[in-house]
Amino acid sequence: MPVSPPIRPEPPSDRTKPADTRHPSRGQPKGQQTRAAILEAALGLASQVGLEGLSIGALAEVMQMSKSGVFAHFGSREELQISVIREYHNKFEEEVFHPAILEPRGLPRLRSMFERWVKRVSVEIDSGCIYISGAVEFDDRPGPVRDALASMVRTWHRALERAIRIAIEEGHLRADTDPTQMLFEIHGLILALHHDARFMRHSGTTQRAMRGFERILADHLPTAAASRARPASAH
Amino acid sequence: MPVSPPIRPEPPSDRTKPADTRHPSRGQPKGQQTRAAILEAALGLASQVGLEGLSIGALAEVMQMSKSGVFAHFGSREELQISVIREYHNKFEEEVFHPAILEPRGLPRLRSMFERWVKRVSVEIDSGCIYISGAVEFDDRPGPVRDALASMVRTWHRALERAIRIAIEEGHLRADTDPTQMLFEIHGLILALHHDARFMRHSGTTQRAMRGFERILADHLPTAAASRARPASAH
DNA sequence: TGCAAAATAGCACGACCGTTCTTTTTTGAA
DNA sequence: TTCAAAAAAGAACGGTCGTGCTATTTTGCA
Repeated sequence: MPVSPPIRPEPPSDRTKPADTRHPSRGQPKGQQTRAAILEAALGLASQVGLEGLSIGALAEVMQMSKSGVFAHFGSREELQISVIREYHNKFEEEVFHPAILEPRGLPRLRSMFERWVKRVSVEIDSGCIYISGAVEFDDRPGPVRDALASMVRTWHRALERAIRIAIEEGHLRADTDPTQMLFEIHGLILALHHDARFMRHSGTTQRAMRGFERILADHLPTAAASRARPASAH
Repeated sequence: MPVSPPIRPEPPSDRTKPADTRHPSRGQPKGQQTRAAILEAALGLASQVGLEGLSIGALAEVMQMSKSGVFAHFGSREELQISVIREYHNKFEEEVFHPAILEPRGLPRLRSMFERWVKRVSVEIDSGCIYISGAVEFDDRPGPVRDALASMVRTWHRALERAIRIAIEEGHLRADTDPTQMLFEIHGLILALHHDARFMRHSGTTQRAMRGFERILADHLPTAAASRARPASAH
């Protein structure tokens, strides 16, 4: 039977957002509406040039607005950057976390999370992963932007680790599985996928990430027979 | 009087570096000497603010020189960036590749490469990995800088893949091991290490990377039957 | 020690940056 | 239809950027 999600990743208290999943130009005042449009454009722009490379001037040109018009919606560049991060976080939750949480507890849910994560990082051409690029840009740059970024990455990682723990509880993974270690290795697959697909422009990286994931799972399956006799190239 | 070209960019085959491990202010003309010092500072600066964030003005201030004095050594910002990449590449070869290549063929060499790689990425606090940060910065930015970066990353990856193939030839790894796949997964461990250590500021990430590496190896060791004739120290 | 050549400094340029202030346009409810 | 409030534009500011150009200093051989 379908169980309701006992775990919740604590949505980051979205204030100032009155049900933003409505029809555009309907219900919300004009300001919020263009603000959302700006944020959309900013997200696309930031995924190309990075959060640090995101400039208000370029954003205004894309929006065909004046610089000050764009600026007024955020009050500062830093606030714009943080808003972009929040926007990406919402999209990520919507496309990766929320659908996956509907899957049955244990391996199915974990697998769904990973697969949607892979898709999010590799397939979406226009929108590179801001979690990954931001981590590199701000690893030596303290401040509110870094804090916001780290907080949301942490939230997602915690959700993933929880999924791993549930899989252990459900008996889908061996009891001696180290969830943090497994998360580390899975995250590595995503990062390698992002690197090889986006920077090296390799093809077939998605399958490589999937193969790596399956091998990690195989190593932690409960039955000794399944984990020892590795299916190798059984594709 | 070694090289004739003054400051002209485009010394692609400048293998003419006269043993740069000499005493400073000895042997090489003044220009090359300060150029090397600038490059050193630029490398440190770029590892903090990224290759894109590297500015000639900030570099001049660090060096206590005039902007134009620094500029004259490279002719353009782009050439400076490429020189920094080359400099990092040399350091990387010197500290990771060259010592590892002295190890015995097969697993010992592969393991040495990985361990030195780990050390290079995690331990060196002042100098973050430009291969990794550069890959993120330039994944959507075509041009000579991206080309130079990609070329050197490719060189290193090829060297690693060769080490894996040798380990297979030597019988240290199973014959059905997929070298590209293994490289992908190993690279993922390094990227996860870089992410967790530098951005998330986690501790114990080095051990996590090492554990992941050992698990990958364990999955590809020859079967028990074959490992009885294991050439651990033979050959 | 002299002196050309190399190395560095000084200065100015146009471009873009984030931000502030003022003015104009647009919005939406009375 | 009116009109105050919200939204957007416009202009200007000090700043940094990369990059030319011209002086000035330093270097290293004759």
